[in-house]
Amino acid sequence: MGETAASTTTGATRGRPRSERVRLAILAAAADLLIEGGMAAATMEGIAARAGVSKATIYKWWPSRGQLALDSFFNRTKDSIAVDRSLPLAAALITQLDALCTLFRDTPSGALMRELAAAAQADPDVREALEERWLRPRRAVGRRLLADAVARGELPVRLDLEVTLDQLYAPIYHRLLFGHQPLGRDLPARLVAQALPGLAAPEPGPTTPGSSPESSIAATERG
Amino acid sequence: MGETAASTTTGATRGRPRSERVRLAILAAAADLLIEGGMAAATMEGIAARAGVSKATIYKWWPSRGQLALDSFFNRTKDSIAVDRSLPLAAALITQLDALCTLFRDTPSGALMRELAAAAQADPDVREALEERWLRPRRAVGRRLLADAVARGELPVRLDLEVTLDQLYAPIYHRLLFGHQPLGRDLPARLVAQALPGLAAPEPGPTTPGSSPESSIAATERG
Amino acid sequence: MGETAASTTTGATRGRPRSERVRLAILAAAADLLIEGGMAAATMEGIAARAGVSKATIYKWWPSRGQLALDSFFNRTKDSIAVDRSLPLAAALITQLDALCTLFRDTPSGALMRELAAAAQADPDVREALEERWLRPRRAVGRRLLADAVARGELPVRLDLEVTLDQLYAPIYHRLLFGHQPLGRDLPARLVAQALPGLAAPEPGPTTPGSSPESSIAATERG
Amino acid sequence: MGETAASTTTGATRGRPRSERVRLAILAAAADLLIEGGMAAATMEGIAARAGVSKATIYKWWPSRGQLALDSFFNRTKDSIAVDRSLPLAAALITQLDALCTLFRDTPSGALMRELAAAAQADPDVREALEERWLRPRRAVGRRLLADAVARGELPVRLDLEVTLDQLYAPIYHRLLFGHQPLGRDLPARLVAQALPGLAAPEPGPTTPGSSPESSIAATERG
DNA sequence: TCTTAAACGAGACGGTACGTCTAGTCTTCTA
DNA sequence: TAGAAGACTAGACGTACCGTCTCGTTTAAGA
Repeated sequence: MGETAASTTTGATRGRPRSERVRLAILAAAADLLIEGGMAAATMEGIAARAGVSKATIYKWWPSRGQLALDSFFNRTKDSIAVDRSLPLAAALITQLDALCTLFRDTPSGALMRELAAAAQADPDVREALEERWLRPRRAVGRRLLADAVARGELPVRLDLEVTLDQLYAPIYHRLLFGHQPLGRDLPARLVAQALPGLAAPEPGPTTPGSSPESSIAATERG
Repeated sequence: MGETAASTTTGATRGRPRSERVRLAILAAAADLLIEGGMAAATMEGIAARAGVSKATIYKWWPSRGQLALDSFFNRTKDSIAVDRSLPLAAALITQLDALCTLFRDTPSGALMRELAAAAQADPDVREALEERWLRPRRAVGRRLLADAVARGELPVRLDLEVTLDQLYAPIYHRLLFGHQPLGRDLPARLVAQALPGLAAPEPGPTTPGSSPESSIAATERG
Repeated sequence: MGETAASTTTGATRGRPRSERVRLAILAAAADLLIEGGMAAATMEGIAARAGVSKATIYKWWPSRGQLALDSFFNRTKDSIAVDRSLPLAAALITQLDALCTLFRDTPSGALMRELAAAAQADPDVREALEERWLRPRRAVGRRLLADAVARGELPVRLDLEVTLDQLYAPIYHRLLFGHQPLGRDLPARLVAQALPGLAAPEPGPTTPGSSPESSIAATERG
Repeated sequence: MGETAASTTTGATRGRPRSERVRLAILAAAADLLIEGGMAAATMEGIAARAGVSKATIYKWWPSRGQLALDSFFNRTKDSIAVDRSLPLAAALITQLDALCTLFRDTPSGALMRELAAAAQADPDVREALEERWLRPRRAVGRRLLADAVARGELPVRLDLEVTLDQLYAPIYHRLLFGHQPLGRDLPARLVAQALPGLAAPEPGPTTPGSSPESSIAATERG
């Protein structure tokens, strides 16, 4: 990956140094094309043309289209995963889940993530990078919040941590990828309420409560 | 889609009738290649060659590779979604989830589903067909089980149905697609136990209990 | 080679037949580009574009650029090598040599032959085809004329046939390729007169005598 | 051209002087690659790599690959063109022609000359340099020998000098380039005997007489 | 000794063309 | 009419060189 390779080149730069301008142009062009037309539109030739760059330069720094897509996604998505640990557990969780939902719903990152998830099915390197650089850090935040709450006695000791994390995050990706249900604004709060019923359902953080309350048993199948 | 197209050809077939042998050969070849090497290996030319069939014949009956992959998946996967409604709720749910997990873990259908999910991100028709013909029927079964339980008073009236369904099914797809956690044999039981804590955690149905109990709070990050 | 391949396909043509229109368009485009800018300009991509044809189609029928150049040369150059055997020997020889000189001097075939000779140095198949399909038939005509004359007693029995043939033909190619001397109109007559001095130097056939008489001992180094 | 450029740099050499080691390494690498695989193998990058030299250094001193090939040819080929003018005419001519034949037949210079001749068709500078630095000096020697003989009355006054020179030299290049006949050891003597029949055919100089006498009318087409 | 300017190695870069591959379409013959 | 065979267009693939460029380093003449 470009960034990794660049960082490993410690000192002793022999030859013409790598152009940062070029690197950014490639990442930007890739992201643009991915958003506009998905993987099908983001051909290496198209990216090279749009970035005003030679194809060979791209291949020199990225081994595959998937890896490039990955890098362009991370370059675009400045999504902070830091969480205010002074917040009550429910609010902290909802805040993080809402950031994810909003990112996927209201920015091009949703489309990018869909393409990346698709690319990950064909390219093990992409899958691994996606897990390590995207999924794992976010799960780590959630895991820490839950573990702290268990330690404080707010959650039962027998809590199934990994499964709970899946039940909080997976529905968001599931809806993004399959579209069987919308990524509604109230989804984060409902996910937390359903997964951790012992907690009082508090202020839903940044969500606008009451908007499109698809909730409760009345909700039926879409379509 | 092949099956649909065939069924609409009601009567009065003039000319040479469509060869069922050819249709099955195409579906089989597509499924084989998909399993062996994923979408990348399942080229139209490869499928035609393996099936001993002309490319034009394939294009005549299937509009795209994704659609063909979809058909070949359904042709392969004889996955009953019927559920014994006399079973206790938890057992019924676990049985269904376990069938899904086992299908993805122990048969080529897991690989096929990964490819289909990827294809769905690029082709709206595939996404829609996947939702309608695969996801929706399975969710309908689960929804019916939950609604019955609510009606019987086993579950609270305020149960968030759609979110609960996501929390039962989504983790399975999430783990299949991103591989951050294994599709363990105890996963269905844990999903149900965590999502519906009010229920007694009963015999886990067909799962072998106690095998690799990654469960409870002790479980930490993989890798 | 295209023509060869086409002719071997005797009967039983299954599938779509090869398009003659396409074949000719490719040969014409190749010849045009070769004449305009030589081998450097006659790229496969350029030929395909100019012919309105896909690159794959070209590669299907011609194994290399050299082979294609060769075919396009033969397609362009309808140069009859038949000779009127009732003519006196000197006239017959001069007629043939003059046809070659004129072809190289006054038509694009001269430029084409230069490119082909160059290509032959890199591609043994081109060299062989050039020898068999171009050089050999022409030498065969000259050899027959000389052998007949020997049989009639017009030429000495000890005549060194192959060397004489080289001395008649080689200077023309030498001047074409290296340009150290022009391909003058009187060159054929002078070649014959010098190589076969026993013959009376008769009417020089189609040449215009007296034009640019670079001849005799007075001629000195060019430039 | 390298040597020319170096010699024109008269005095006042400020800065680091040009490295002779580098110049020779480049010429050697170019010649090696040309001999091994022709122009196709002698890429600028390959030459630079083999010579342990930067591409920019090559481009600094040679304008094109053809020019470099030319220089490397002259650097390799230490072919004396001096002739013992005390020898009889036929012997002197044969000696010179035999040197050329032997050079082309028994040393890598034959392969180099083929590549150069090919390069000359595409690059006018190469063609001109080849003519001036290689062909012209050799023809000048032959011309001087013939002119002397005419002055001494050994050859007729009406001798067509330029055509005779072509008939002596051209067949050698013709056979080298097109391979329709071998560059036999007896070729020089036969060329002289056929082109200048008035002379007594003397000792063939350095040739081994009697070896493979492909000569006289019995010789027929090869292959 | 120090300065200075060119030579040089390394290698990034925009290009162009390569030869291959697959997607789809079209054309002809056969069953 | 279905289907096989296969010619064809379109265009992306990943590679190889091209010739140019920007660096940092080296080398010897001149100050």
